[in-house]
Amino acid sequence: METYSKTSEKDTKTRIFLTAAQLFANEGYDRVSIRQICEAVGVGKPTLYYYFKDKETLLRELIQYSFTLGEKLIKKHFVCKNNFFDKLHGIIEGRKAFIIQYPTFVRFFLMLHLTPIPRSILEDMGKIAHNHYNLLIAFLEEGQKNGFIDSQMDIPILANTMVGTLNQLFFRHSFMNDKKAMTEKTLNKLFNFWQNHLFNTPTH
Amino acid sequence: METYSKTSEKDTKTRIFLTAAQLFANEGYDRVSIRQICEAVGVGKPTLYYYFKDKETLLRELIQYSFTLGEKLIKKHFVCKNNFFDKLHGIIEGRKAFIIQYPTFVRFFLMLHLTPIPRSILEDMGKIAHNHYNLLIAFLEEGQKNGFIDSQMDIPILANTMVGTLNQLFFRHSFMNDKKAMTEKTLNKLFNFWQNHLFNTPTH
Amino acid sequence: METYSKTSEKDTKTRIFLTAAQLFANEGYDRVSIRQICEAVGVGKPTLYYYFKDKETLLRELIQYSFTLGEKLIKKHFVCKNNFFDKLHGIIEGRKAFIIQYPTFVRFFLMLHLTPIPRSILEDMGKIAHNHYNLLIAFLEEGQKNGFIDSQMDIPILANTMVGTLNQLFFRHSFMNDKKAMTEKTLNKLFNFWQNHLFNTPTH
Amino acid sequence: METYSKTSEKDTKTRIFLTAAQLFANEGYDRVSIRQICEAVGVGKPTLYYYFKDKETLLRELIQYSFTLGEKLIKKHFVCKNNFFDKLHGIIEGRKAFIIQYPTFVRFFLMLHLTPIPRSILEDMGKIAHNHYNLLIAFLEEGQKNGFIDSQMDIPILANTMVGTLNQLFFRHSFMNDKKAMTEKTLNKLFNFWQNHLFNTPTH
DNA sequence: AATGAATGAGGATTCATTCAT
DNA sequence: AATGAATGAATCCTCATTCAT
Repeated sequence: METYSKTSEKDTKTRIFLTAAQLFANEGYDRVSIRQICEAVGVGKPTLYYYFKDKETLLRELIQYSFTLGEKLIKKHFVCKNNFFDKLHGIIEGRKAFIIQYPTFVRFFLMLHLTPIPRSILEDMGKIAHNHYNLLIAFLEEGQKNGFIDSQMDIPILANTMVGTLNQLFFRHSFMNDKKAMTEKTLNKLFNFWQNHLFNTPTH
Repeated sequence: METYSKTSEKDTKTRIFLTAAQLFANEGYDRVSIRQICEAVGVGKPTLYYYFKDKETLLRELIQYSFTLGEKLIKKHFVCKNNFFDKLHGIIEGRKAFIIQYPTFVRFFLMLHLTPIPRSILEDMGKIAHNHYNLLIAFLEEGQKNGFIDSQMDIPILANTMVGTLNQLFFRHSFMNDKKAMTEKTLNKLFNFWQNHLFNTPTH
Repeated sequence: METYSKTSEKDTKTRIFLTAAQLFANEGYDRVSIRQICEAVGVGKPTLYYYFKDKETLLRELIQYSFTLGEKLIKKHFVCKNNFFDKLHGIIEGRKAFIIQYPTFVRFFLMLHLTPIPRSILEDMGKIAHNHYNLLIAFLEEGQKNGFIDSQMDIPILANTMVGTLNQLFFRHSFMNDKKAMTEKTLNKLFNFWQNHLFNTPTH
Repeated sequence: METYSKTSEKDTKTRIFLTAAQLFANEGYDRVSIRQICEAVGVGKPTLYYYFKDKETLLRELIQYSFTLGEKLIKKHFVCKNNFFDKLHGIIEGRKAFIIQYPTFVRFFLMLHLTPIPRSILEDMGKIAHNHYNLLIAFLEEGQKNGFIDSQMDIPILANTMVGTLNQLFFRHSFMNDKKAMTEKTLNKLFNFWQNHLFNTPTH
């Protein structure tokens, strides 16, 4: 459930914020006009400009917010886990949680990659994405050391395989309307696939 | 190599066509104005409207064209091959070829997925994508029958893994400016990864 | 006397409204561009669109307004009178008053009949015109009962004769620049003509 | 019957000519574009410009043509008649004939009055209309001398009454879709109305 | 904290017209 | 006698943004 569905009573800024997210996600940044946002929120345009310097700033804050949401889930489902396979599972669980909890931000997030946004934002996003990638690489290398992964296996390729597959399923779910793509069942199959073909279950 | 960079002498329609592709790919459909296209081509606005009823029609034709390009490469690198591993390799090669030959259309193609375009176009695209997916599934099932793939392996998951990984590398290459992501070397590693961990090399 | 010639200090909406009426009346709906109206008023285009959704909406409101003006005069000069000949005279007086008080709207009004306007507006206009016609028919039938009109006289023909003649004079005045067509003198002649040849002055 | 319905085989110029008349009549001069005319005729734009210098010239020739048609009917139904009441009847008959024979030009003709057309054309039209008016006045004065009209009757008012009534019925027929307005029956009633209330049938 | 009114720049599209052929 | 291709100027309308209140 989206958090903000219960927040229609919240302060105006939040309402603008979340309404904009929804509209951007559904129609694309360029297609959504300030007027549209204001009408959806039920305020005048100057009100929006009171809270956000411009349309771009609104986007910027939205991006930052969406990253925060993602970080939290990564922490909860991946960082906090101790066991290798729990972490592995957490990678999938984290994605699922994001999709279920913040469907709007999922679309919004994807939209970002093809919307021409200021280079500085893009770079910030790149850095964060790089951090996540490094986190995964480190996790996998550690796992390789500990025998969970074949010693000849190419770690970067493995990482891209994992992330790519998750993104692919997610894409099918969100953009190709393939509702089976992100079900519990499919994700379990994916986890099994990983366990059986990409990772070793070391016998102690 | 892009064909059209040296084609400023080609007929006007083609010039408009390819210029629009480039602009759409780089800035997004909505961000590119008719004026911009016309200026880039060096013609007046009515000239564009002489050839294309609409901005949308221009997009439509561009989409159809880009699909045609893709089909050709699939034919050349996948459909025409007879051997299982040649076909497997062709999947990777086809992608690479597309990226190298039509870099503009690659971005253009991706852009499509997040630009709000008429439902009818989207549906056409969906159908084609579905066909490609089915083609891959059929190929993998055939391979499984013939022992190239573990009998317990989940074919849809495998298909999504393959496509997803390729898309991921391609995404890194195109959108995250990771130039290593689509090199010969990386793609060879990927092919090896597939051969070693996802497929069997049956001993005759 | 037109009210709005001295009203350049009035609020913007009214100024747009009346300026548009004048321009439409003189040049025809299609020939007047939004830019033209805005320049004449001295505001930017978005200001006009702030008050009127559309060029068509502007026309719509103008039409409604002009009808309101007409209704008021009909009330004053015709409906409110009690005596048969006062009412008869009021038909002429009402027209004259309209022409004198709202010359702009007179032309505007005529323009409407030949400008292609949305069917819905046309139908509204048709209904009102029909009401007026029926009002006149009822008045004449009542008069016939009371002996003011020959019992063999065809009422619809009489009605069309009266309305047609007034329109004709009005047309000569407005479009053929025949300034004598609507003078006090001519209209008195018309009233005498009616009294002498179309109606009876019953002897009590 | 419209003359040009059987002329689809005629030369291109005539086809352009008559198609334009129809379009102008139905949609108004300003609303009809050169492209529209050319498409309707099935020729390219330069072809139209080969025959007509401009859009305005096309209009000019159309106007002249429509006047020619009118003149012919006036001659046939009014000028050629010798008897007073035949001429009187001819005024009505001429109108009817025009409406029946050239319905397109009827609308076209009306359209002219409210379309902003070059002053020179307007003046030409005014002169012709004035001639017709004078013709009528002369006819009525002659009739008054000969006792067909009350000696006190105001001739200009009578003329306007007659023309106005005819126009009114015609207007109802053409623009208010009142199909009864120009039927044989109604026009007979009108003629009777004139005979009984506006004219004398002198006893010799 | 919010609004009604205004703006300049620019959006897509169509106009009447003309060139070379 | 007719065409395909092109043009400059205009069309209606919407954009993001800001003023005074």
